Amino acid sequence: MLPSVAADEVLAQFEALGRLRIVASGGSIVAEESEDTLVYLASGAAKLVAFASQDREQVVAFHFAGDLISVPAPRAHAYALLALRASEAIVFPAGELLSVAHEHPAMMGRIVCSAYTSLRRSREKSIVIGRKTARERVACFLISMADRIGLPEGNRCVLHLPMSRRDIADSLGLTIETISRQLGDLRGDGLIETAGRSTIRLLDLAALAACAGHLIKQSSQI
Amino acid sequence: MLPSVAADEVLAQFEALGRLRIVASGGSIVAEESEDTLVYLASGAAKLVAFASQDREQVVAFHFAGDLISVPAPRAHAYALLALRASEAIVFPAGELLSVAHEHPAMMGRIVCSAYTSLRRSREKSIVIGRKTARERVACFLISMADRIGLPEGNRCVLHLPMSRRDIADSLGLTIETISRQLGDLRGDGLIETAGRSTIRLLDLAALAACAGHLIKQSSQI
DNA sequence: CGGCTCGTTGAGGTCGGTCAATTCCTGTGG
DNA sequence: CCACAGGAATTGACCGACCTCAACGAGCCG
Repeated sequence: MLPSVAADEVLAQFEALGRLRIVASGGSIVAEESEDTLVYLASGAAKLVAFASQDREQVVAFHFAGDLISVPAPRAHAYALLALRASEAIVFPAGELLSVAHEHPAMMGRIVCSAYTSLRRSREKSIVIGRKTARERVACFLISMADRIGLPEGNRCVLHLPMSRRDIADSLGLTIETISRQLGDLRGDGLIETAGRSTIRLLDLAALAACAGHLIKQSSQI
Repeated sequence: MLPSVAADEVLAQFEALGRLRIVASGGSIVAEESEDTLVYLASGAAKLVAFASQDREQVVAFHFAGDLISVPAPRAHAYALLALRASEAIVFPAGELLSVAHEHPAMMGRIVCSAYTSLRRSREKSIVIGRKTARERVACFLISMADRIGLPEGNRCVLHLPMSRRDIADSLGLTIETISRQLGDLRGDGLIETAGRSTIRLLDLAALAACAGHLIKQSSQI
């Protein structure tokens, strides 16, 4: 269940630190901890949310199976990690996990790597929320999801999104109505198709990247 | 110059990896690297900026002396680390520094710690940019700066900001005019005083925190 | 002291938010 | 398998916070 970077006895050492959480869709994996927490998401999908006030919540990050997630203890704002679908996770007190990981370079390497990945994504989110239009934000979101959970289909890509329009809105700093309108526009422009509530087919990744305002890469499509 | 967590010969090993950069105010510490970069900012102050397009830039983070800064290689967007005042920095290729740090737990610990601190700040920025009004954003910014570079003065706090109004605006996802107006309003409400371009005196940290929409903490003032 | 950038202030415009009504899924139970 | 209920998503009309554009004034450097 843990990443296979450690021998069995070491693995047991780590598992002794964590508590297993099996959570239904919509349930809370971590909330209101008094200490920073690290969560290994073994299966499922989750959103890390923060509360700007009682009725304004910001989705700070989406996470999927295999991700190592840092959930901060409340400081200026309170955080919670909520399951978007049925999920299995192992929850660790950050301090204890880090002090044990000190003895195990491979584990530490993985922790650092996941921290920098989260940092890079969080910064990208700042750019998107801070300086992009609604259409650009939605395009960025779609491309990011394609990169993480997209199923290739020829030169196209199919998304089965575990999150609702509200989650997307709360992630992009917009409203559900705006998300809906932008998806409608993208559909009207022939860039995407939608089927049901959670399936979106990306028809032209290059055009989508252009409309997201991404740097032009000659060969890759993320 | 490097954090004193390593013995002398180890320190030499690290310094061999990095290149020293002495940069004037406004100069570029790191830009357009093809590889992820880690920067130890020995003195001065800097902004990490990303370009949403040619004329839209987002300040992703502010950094001060002692900070260890991760500068991503360009992917969807390009990044640059720019000096806000005369600065001294050591620039490392991230991969090499990490592989050497694998052998030195104390160094690795410091790297992880700085990564999580940056991650936490970046997430707070997402909350602020995504779900707060102009006034709340400015209040959050002032409190954050008070925490990092504020000089206590009784129960007040004085800030000497190294960044311009434009930098603040580009950090908060606003315009310079809005920053100026909000600071004017805060001054009118008796929460701050301003002197010259870069000095701001915070007169009532609790009221400022309330107006930033932060969780109420009984004893601390961040 | 002069020049010039940076910051402030004002007037008007716009993108996305708000409120409200309608339609569409989806999962539940017959 | 189909009908139904209830929430989710879409669509439309209007509004407002912040942006844009423009002019003015203040602070900093030579």
